[in-house]
Amino acid sequence: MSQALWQFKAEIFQALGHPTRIAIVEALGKGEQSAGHLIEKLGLEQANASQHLSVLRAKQLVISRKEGNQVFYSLRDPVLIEVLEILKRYFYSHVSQTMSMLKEIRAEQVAKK
Amino acid sequence: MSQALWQFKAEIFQALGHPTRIAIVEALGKGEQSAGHLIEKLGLEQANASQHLSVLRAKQLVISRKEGNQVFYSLRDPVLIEVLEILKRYFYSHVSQTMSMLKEIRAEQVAKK
DNA sequence: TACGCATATTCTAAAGTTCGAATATACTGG
DNA sequence: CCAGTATATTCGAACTTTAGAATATGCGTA
Repeated sequence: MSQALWQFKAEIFQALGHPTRIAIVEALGKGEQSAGHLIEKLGLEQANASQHLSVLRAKQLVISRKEGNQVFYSLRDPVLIEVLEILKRYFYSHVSQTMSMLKEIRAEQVAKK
Repeated sequence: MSQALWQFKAEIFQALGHPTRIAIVEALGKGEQSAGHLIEKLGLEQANASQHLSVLRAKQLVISRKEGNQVFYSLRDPVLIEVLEILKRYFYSHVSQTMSMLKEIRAEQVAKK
């Protein structure tokens, strides 16, 4: 059984393993939003946003509801927000050690440009 | 700020986004273990295990301590176990909806062989 | 029906991840 | 110093993920 559970958990983490998808999930934590609204709020490319939403849908982290022209997304289970909150605390409780990591991340990003 | 925080969270989720690494973290939840012990317990290839441990180390989810010949690993913060526990509950509270997902995963794996 | 808007899908190239095999490092006991 | 054990790193091939461009679908309204 463990095997399946590991796989399941890994799939969820992987689905959350992209900054844009984190941003989407956090935005949805404040309530249901249309795809268009998310795109505007987060400044995303339409196609790209749609792809990320499709990942979240495939892993069933979000639910979509069609209303006329638009598609409204919401979190399937607010427990996700709980998890993100825990990580925020984790982040702050290790700030100093984390900072060097963030600096590295930024340095890499700059280096790429 | 959000940007960096999203990136940071995404990095952590990604580090957890592999079944083997989940298994390692869960094993470490029961206390410090040597690399060799983990390898044996989880039935991993030595090099593969070492690579996964290196990912966890890079994201600072685990701490390593050298003792003579061996390297002992432990979780940097037990909050990770808390997150995994939450996900276990999540898993069971959506079992029926999840089952079809797991079946698909297995079907894909079979299809690949 | 035809148009326009919102969203999804498909495609391609680039980048990143994974595995196992081979090799390297580093410590211990003889 | 040598051999043996424990762990890490490097390499290449297969696979996956990503972004953006182009295209498709689906709905509402004229």
